Amino acid sequence: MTIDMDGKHIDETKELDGKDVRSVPTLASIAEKVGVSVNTVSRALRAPNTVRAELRKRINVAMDELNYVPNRLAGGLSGMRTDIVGVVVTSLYYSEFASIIDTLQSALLERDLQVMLANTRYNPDQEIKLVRSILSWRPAAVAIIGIDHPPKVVELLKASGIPIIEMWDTGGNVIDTAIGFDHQAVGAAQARHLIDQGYKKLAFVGSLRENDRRAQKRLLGLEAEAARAGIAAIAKRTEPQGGSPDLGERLAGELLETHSEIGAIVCNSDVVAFGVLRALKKRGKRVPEDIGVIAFGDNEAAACVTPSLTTIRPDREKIGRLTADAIVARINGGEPQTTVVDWQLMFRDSTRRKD
Amino acid sequence: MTIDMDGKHIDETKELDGKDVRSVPTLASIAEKVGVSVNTVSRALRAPNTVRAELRKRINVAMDELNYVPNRLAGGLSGMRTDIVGVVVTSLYYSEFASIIDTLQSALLERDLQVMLANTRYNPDQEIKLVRSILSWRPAAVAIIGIDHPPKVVELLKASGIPIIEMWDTGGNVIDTAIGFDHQAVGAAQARHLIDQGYKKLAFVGSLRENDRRAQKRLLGLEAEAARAGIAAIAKRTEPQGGSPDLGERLAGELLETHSEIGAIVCNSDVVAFGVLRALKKRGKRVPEDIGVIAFGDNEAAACVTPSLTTIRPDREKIGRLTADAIVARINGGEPQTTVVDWQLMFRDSTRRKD
DNA sequence: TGGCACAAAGTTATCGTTAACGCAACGATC
DNA sequence: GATCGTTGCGTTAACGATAACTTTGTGCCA
Repeated sequence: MTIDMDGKHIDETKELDGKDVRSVPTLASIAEKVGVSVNTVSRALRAPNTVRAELRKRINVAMDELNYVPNRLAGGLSGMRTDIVGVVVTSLYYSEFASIIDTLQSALLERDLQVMLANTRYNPDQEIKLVRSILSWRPAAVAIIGIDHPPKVVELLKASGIPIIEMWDTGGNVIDTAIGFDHQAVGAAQARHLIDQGYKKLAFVGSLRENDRRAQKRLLGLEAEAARAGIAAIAKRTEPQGGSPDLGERLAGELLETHSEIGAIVCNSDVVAFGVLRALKKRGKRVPEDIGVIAFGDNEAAACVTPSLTTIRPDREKIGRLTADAIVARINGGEPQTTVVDWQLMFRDSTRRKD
Repeated sequence: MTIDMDGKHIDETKELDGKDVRSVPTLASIAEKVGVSVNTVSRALRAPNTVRAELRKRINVAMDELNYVPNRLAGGLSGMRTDIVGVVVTSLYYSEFASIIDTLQSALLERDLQVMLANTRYNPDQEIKLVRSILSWRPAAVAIIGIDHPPKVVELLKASGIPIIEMWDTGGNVIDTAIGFDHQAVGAAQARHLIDQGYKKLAFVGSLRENDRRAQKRLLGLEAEAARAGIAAIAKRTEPQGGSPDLGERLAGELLETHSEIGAIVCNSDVVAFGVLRALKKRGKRVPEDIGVIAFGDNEAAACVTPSLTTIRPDREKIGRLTADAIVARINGGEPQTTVVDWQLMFRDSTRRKD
């Protein structure tokens, strides 16, 4: 190791013995290039006005030249906080939660928060694994679909000490903050609407997973409201697999074979209803005259099928936006609270009986 | 600070002066509780067979009791690698890429890789910002929609030195590995199909964003193939905003007012086509007899609208699965390669002329 | 001209984990 | 019984940033 006394070249041997000299630049690389300390470079990023304008400019140029990308592993570890928001959904197919994520992520982006996504696919073991995995990144907050989680998940989330926003459901034990709606009320509204339209014998069709508590609550609300109107028995045809038009078509077919007298069919989701409509058409059943169909979700195509589909429209964008707001508020010390978000019954042709 | 000479209690003041003593447990907490060194606890996690079974068990019990969640900021910083895969999409609405993400994330989960999601919404500045943000987490790989990116994005991704998988498109300059299909060929196939069905005057309708190169390529292919068949002029009605049934309905309406003689309408996406079908129905145009409609995407409802929609079905699940495979292969030292994935023309009623 | 405030930059400790290395205890080998 | 490889664990030094201090320089005022 040679030391040049004029101070220009102190030690260049490390340029030679390292195996991968041209590796990813660090704050130290920039500092060395500019000829300042590491901390000054760091300040030029985080607190620009504490660094002389001319020097700041040289630092920025150096960063740009070297294509410097900060290492947030180091930053997060040191600063004891990150800009990650964990988002846990139960499904991604068929727009169910896609637009929530879309709104949420872009609202968070404005606050420089980064989404880390996990999809449990309604599997509780995977939910535990994924929540643990997300927490291991020390996120600033976690947003998660539903308020019914495996006990371990609740324990982990509570122990994490960060804001937890539960989306899409309300009316139960909440960990911290919840933004959603009452699914039993949705089921009740479906029943009442059908009864108001004069439909008598109700049926329920769709995917009903063991761990989809929201779907179960809607069915519960449906049955309770039907019972109140004197309708005791509801024909049900469900399967644990994910909803799709094909599933709806098959289940509706099976239902019609076993139950000759059906007034209206409640579908767990719009995509299932699409298949149900197709099944009914094939069998010559007129909708809404012979059989009414109502669903849940308000898929983008719900108003475009024939007949157009009466369904429940949850305000997904509002949930996404309010969740982003709640995350920011909670991070800044706001109080936890539960917000109930509106939904609408979209009254369309599939239940519009021409009496 | 008192020092107890028998060695049992060296320093317990930190239990008293810290403000938040019962904070998140670390490896050190576990180590202290069990009475071993930090490294032994770390080994019990990463290389269990290097730790005595009995001791390992005690460590695991302690971890469970304290609800220990590893800090991967520290782990990643120290180990110089993470299990994060950055996923950059251009849109999340309307299932366009949701099922790719769904498949990709669950395939990655099996390899204990964690998805960090970003949605550019077709905004190049946001793409730069998001890519930089994702890279700052030092991901193991990045999967990104498209092969046409702002130069800065390409530069950043190349400089990162990690595997980059470009999805959904092929046939251009690829950074590293690409898995997709040729969009010009899709456009050509749409044109050929319509011409084969006897449609003469073609029109194009939909959302056409400045930065959606794929859509532009499809239109290019469409025009080239039409020209080859002697069809020079194609009536176009596009807008830069996102596609939706309402947009399709409006644009189709405007198109019909300005162009009286239209044979078939090519829609940029299925959701736009849903609105186009509605517009045509309202104006008494019969599909497919008077006007044919073909689209792109094969939305879940495409087979359920009336008439059922002829469209292009890209194999999203295959792209998701192959992308996961490619990521793992590239991480393990595999060679970059470009894979072309099949797509199908779903011939349905909206172009089935009963000649 | 000395003292003092303030701006601008450097020093040092720290975050929680992993990796490289060290070392003791033990059984196998010649 | 000296040597050696293994097993099982502890020590120490990174990793790349941030934050709390400390130091140095500069202008202003009495």
